[in-house]
Amino acid sequence: MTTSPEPQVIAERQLCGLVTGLAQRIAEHVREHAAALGLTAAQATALREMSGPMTMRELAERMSCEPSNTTFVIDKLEQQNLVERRPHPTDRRAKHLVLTSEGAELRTRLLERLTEGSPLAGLAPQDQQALHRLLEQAIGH
Amino acid sequence: MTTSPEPQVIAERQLCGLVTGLAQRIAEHVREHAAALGLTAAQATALREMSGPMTMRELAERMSCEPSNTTFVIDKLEQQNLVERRPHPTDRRAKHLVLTSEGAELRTRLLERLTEGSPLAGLAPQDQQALHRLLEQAIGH
DNA sequence: CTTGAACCATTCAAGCTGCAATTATCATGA
DNA sequence: TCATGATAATTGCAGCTTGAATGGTTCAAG
Repeated sequence: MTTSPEPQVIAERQLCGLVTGLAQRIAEHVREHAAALGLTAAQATALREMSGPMTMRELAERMSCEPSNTTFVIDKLEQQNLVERRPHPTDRRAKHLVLTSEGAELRTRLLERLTEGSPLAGLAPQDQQALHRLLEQAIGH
Repeated sequence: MTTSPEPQVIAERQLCGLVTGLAQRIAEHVREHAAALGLTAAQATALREMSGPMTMRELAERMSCEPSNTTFVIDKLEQQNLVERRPHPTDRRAKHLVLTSEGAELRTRLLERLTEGSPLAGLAPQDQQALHRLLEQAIGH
């Protein structure tokens, strides 16, 4: 009936499971610290990526999600007075996203928190470096 | 003002980005092959994990999601006559999930597809092995 | 037998996400 | 100038996911 899968195939499946497992742990880490600051994970990710003024599309690329998604998330952040949508200086189509002083202050607190107890703490620096190389190669630099 | 982050911190952030990036690529791979079979990614994951009869909770653990989520996903699969909810032989609280013949046939086709063009094909077997070790260590054996 | 704690599945509300269609604006070339 | 195609953001819709109740069931202690 079903041909039993080759060892190589099984190994790849396990590997996929490990990668997604670690990714879930990282996401959980973000979620916890975000919740402690009254943010959802998506809102925290947006805040984290807002290192300076940018457009909606630029933020979407940094968050690797659809622009329509950032519309939703920025709506929430704007309701909390953390972000402002201003007209873009040179392109009337675009919005210029700017952190309010409150938003900037919350962002620094978030970044501080996110560096604490990293999900990768179980790895020695040299192992992290090795992991970095392998992941880059897997993705295709 | 803001103390500039240490190199070690920056390295960990990059690493997190790489892990989630690869995880997204894996998810995309599943999504594509699922769509080709008329399934959503979540439905495909459920089907993939159903290697035999199991309860809702067991499936939730395999999919690493909440039980309420599997209720939703199994609803969809049941509507397509791919899965049946039967009473559990020994525990009247639980449901016994069983693939229909149609579901079993689709599952084998899905597994075949998922092994094609793995997102980890960019890595030599020995590198995959190294990655495996590092990920296990990062997660904590 | 009865009680109470633990457990299974489900429901519901809220939020996340992607895709397609829409509107406004930009930029290019005839 | 003006038409045409590309781009920025938004809206609507459908599906995914979680977390907190809820109702039925099991199990062990009394």
